[in-house]
Amino acid sequence: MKRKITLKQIAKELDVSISTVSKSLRNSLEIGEETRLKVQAFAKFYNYKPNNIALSLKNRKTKSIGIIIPEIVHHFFSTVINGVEQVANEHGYSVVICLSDDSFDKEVLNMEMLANGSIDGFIMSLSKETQFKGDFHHITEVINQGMPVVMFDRVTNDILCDKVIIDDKAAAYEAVQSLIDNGRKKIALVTTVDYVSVGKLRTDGYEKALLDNGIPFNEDLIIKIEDVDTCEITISELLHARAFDAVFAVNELFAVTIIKTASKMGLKVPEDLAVIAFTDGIISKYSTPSITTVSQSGEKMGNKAAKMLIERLEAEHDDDEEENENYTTEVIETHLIKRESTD
Amino acid sequence: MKRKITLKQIAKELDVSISTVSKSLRNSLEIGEETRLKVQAFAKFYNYKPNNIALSLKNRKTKSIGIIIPEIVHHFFSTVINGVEQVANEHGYSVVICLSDDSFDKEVLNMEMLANGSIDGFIMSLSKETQFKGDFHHITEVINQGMPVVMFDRVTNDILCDKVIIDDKAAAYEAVQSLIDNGRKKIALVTTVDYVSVGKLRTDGYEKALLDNGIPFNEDLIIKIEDVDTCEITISELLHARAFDAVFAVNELFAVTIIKTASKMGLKVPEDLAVIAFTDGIISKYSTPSITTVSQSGEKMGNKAAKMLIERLEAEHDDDEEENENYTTEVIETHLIKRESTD
DNA sequence: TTTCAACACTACCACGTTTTCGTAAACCAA
DNA sequence: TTGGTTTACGAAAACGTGGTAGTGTTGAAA
Repeated sequence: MKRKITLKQIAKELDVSISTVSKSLRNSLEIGEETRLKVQAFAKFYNYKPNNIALSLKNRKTKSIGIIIPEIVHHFFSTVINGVEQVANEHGYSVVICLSDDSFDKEVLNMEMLANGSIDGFIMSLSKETQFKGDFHHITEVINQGMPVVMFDRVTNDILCDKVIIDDKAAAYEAVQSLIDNGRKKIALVTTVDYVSVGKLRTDGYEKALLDNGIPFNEDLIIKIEDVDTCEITISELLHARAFDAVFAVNELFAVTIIKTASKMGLKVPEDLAVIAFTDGIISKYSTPSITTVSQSGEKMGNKAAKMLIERLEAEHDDDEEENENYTTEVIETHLIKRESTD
Repeated sequence: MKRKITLKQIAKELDVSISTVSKSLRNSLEIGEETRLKVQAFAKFYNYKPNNIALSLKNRKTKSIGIIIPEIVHHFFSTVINGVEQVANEHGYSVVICLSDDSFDKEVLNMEMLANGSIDGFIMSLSKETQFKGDFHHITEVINQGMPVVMFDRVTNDILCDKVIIDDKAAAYEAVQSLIDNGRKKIALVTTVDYVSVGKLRTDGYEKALLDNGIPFNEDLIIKIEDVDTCEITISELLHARAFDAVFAVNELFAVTIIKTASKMGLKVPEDLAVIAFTDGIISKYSTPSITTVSQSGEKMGNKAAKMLIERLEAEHDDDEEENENYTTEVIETHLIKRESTD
């Protein structure tokens, strides 16, 4: 059990000063070649690596970025992390992850914990509870301390910062339009409760597509689901009544549940019921029938978010506090992936 | 943009020494009540929080643990992270994640990066390439530096450390036995290439179950798949030949592909073909028919791994270097989740 | 002999904490 | 007054770096 070697130990061993060792390793010309090579050889032999913590303290930057997301066991969020990690790694950053579990308190706690020197900047997606409460003081605070924040997917207009989103409204519009193009008239929207920002936007797109096509907007065809488990009952009732011939589901879990329910009732997908889901995940791909989805590339969002954050971090290097806070909101394009659940 | 306040700034502002401030905040009795309260009030007002980096440097512990896994967009691994995060958070640790992308080099790089002071200990699952090469020097090195490592799922006997695994052999045995109990005679095994440790063990369990039931072990029924995309062709050929009436697939991706292929050919699952998969993920649950799986609770593994690691970290607190390295290997129980793909 | 530069290295500070040790002032007893 | 004990605080070291600013020696040019 040999602890990691430090500059001090090398200095002592070679009987030179710490600064000499430091400079030798950074190939400073101040140090004579003989000493320099001796030190380098010694350091290499003992596999010297500068201590990250000490560097962080000294440089006031940790070279790591914090991610705060509602949950990780979720295809979309894991792809985002993947995307962030790729870019972060390329730039020598590591990634610290905290989960809010969709709880406001955990989100605040985790942010405070990380903001205290552990990371250089945040990439985050708001928890449901935070969106519901509309309380963003923890984020404002972090930003006020000069720590850059990039929000993605679940964002809010109440905070000024860089953002990466998809055009939820336009994407929903496109999906619904494609259903209409296929001759569907009674299109249901299966969505979540309203306070989740994206849910609202997708509803807007749905409504607009209907109206633009002269189809009356029927409140009864909007099914708001808080818990997936209760979904099945509601759906089957409506299906029995043959209230709709197509569904636009706001996520793939809803979509697959609907398909299963319909199949049990002897309805055929897509003949009797066409289904499109938001968020392209594995379920859609491997479900039977496979589900047409509006792709939402988490990886691209992660890439972009990381790029924006790192750019801001490196720019800050000019410590003259220029404060040119020209925040941008990046919109990631989506497209429809047609599969078996639509014709 | 007010930077975070430091002890030094508080000291200057209140015209006392840094030590006085530090002690006041820790409620030391050395400091008179008046001063103490004054400092505390001031600190509270400016929302003082000790800087984590400085604390880490001083205490030589970072209160964060590193996770290295092959990939994150994978249900099993995300559940493990989830499990680790829960326990870590409870104990005031944060979680740093690095992805190896199943690459040896990235695994080494990431470990070196984190080992340099950024974290107190590792939780990891080996990359395919590492298992293939059998080169574990980076892990040995980290352990020699006195940094505890807990390995899970993809482990190796070449490294002495705490481990969390499932009894792959027994679990596979159980699955195959249940197929046999249902009257299946020609059971195929769809698995990965051999160097992935778990693949080998599952094959062993499969073989043993067959032999114990007097069923001849037929090499032709073992289908090794390196790439999921080529899977379909191989499978369909064998299905045409009606070479088997049941399949034990080593992961759910293989299983769902097999079911889809069979369905296309007009075969019914489970009547014509029973399917069991390893690893309980979302695909199995939402596939049609849903797939019987051997559950492998990633969350429990993560919980356990985190507990083991943290226990070791806190125990090390007694710096008398006792070195009682009684490493243990924890086995997480599995059980069969019966669904529609078997009768 | 003086002056100057090059050389080869060391001292010191800062980063933000915690902690050990020290000490001045006040109080008390003798 | 002396000696001792509190009380209340401060100085400084330590954790591991890296950069700036010296410092002392040597040799050579003036």
